[in-house]
Amino acid sequence: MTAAAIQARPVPSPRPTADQVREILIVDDHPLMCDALALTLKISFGLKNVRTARSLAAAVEQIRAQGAPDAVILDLNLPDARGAEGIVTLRRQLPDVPITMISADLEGAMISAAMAAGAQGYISKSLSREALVDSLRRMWEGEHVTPEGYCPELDGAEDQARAELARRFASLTPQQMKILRLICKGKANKEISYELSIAEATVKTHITAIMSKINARRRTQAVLLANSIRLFEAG
Amino acid sequence: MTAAAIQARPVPSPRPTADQVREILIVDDHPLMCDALALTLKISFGLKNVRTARSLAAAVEQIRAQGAPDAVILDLNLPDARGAEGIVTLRRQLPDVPITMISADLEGAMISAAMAAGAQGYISKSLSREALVDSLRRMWEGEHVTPEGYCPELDGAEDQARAELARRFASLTPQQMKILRLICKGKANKEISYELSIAEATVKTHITAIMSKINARRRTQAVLLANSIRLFEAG
DNA sequence: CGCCTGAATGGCGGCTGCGGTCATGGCATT
DNA sequence: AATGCCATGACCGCAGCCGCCATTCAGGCG
Repeated sequence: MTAAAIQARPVPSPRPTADQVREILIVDDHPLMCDALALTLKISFGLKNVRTARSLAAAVEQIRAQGAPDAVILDLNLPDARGAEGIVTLRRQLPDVPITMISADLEGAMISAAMAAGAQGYISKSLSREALVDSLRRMWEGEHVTPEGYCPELDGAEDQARAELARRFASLTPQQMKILRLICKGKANKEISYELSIAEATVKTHITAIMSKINARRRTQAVLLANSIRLFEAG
Repeated sequence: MTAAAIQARPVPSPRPTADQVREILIVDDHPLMCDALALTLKISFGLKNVRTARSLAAAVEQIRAQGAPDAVILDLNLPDARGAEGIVTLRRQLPDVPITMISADLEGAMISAAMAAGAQGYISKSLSREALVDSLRRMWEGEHVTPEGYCPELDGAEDQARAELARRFASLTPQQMKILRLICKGKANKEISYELSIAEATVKTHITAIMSKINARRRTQAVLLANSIRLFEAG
């Protein structure tokens, strides 16, 4: 559940409400996305003052010149600020303004980094207008909003799985490794037996052992697993 | 047939010009991006008929129901078609319609894959409106347009082989494509038959047809070939 | 030291079932 | 009528699992 992802952070400044958001700043280097967001916000929230900036530097400068907006929507990938850097920078200038991250990338680690850096929420560019508007309203009322599938504990799980997988591959004997390499080149057992000058039956037993070690059932799965950790580059 | 890979592709249909593009189809699952693109096209080209679809399946269905558009703009990452699959599928239905890929990802290999699969061009979501409009106009006049930094010779002759390969994949029927996708996920024939609610025997014949078309003998080779042109990106 | 033992690796053939080919037929579009 | 796509069952070879054997190396023990 996305709700209560981060419970009741004690906001020291006056608690904002969606009604109090009158001026907003969109920081995005995609002109089209910028326009689309601005248009949607104008229509859905009746906002008149939608400012835009195409880079982090431009945003900082604009805030100094024109003052602080009531909310910020920040693209994750800016030409001069990839990742969480944008949040950190803007929060220095605007400690009490909710900053919403928006990105096409839903990778868990990225979301975690953004939230940890102090974002009010993280939304996907793939959201429907309704869901987007709803998410923004909730954020502007103080809620921390993260995408559906996001589970903070899941973060390093992928890396862990990869490390575990690499460990399994490391347990292969030299002969097994040779055979696996040939499998990953699309060779048949008979071809492998010829190349290694052993009987086909022997190849099969090795393959059975390999499968068991890397936890695969079909040889195609073995190929996929090997490729997933780039075991044999090129080929 | 294999020669003359890309350059001077003898388009049998009337050579298109930007003026002749009256109806366009945008395939993108990002509602905001969809709107923004549609709006930009209406303004810049004076187009009235801008159709949209939020998935590859929806696009295919819409084309059958409403007829072929004069041009297509296709997002690289759709919920039901990551990678080059979208181009391949649409080119089956619309062999003479220019298909423009649009993506935030500018990785060279991805661009190569898209172009090899028969895209008319590849543009970044980060482009300014002016550059975007210009790129589209050039594409609709027959030019193959790729992003600035992209250097096709980087791959050299491999590109030709890829184009040929992509053409072979393009000849797969929808059902065959479904089955190939499942093969590339490591599924067994029996599992595939269950997921598609058909007999295992049917799966096998489809696979035989696939193998024949893409010139593979073993199913592992089919997986490798599909991965080599990034047919199904990630699982 | 010699001997046994046990674990690890490489190697073999048989059996079952899946993978891949073939011939065939239904159904739609042309 | 012809073509293309989908579906099916029968047939055959290979893929994958089993039990078994040979060689090597490390250690325990009379």
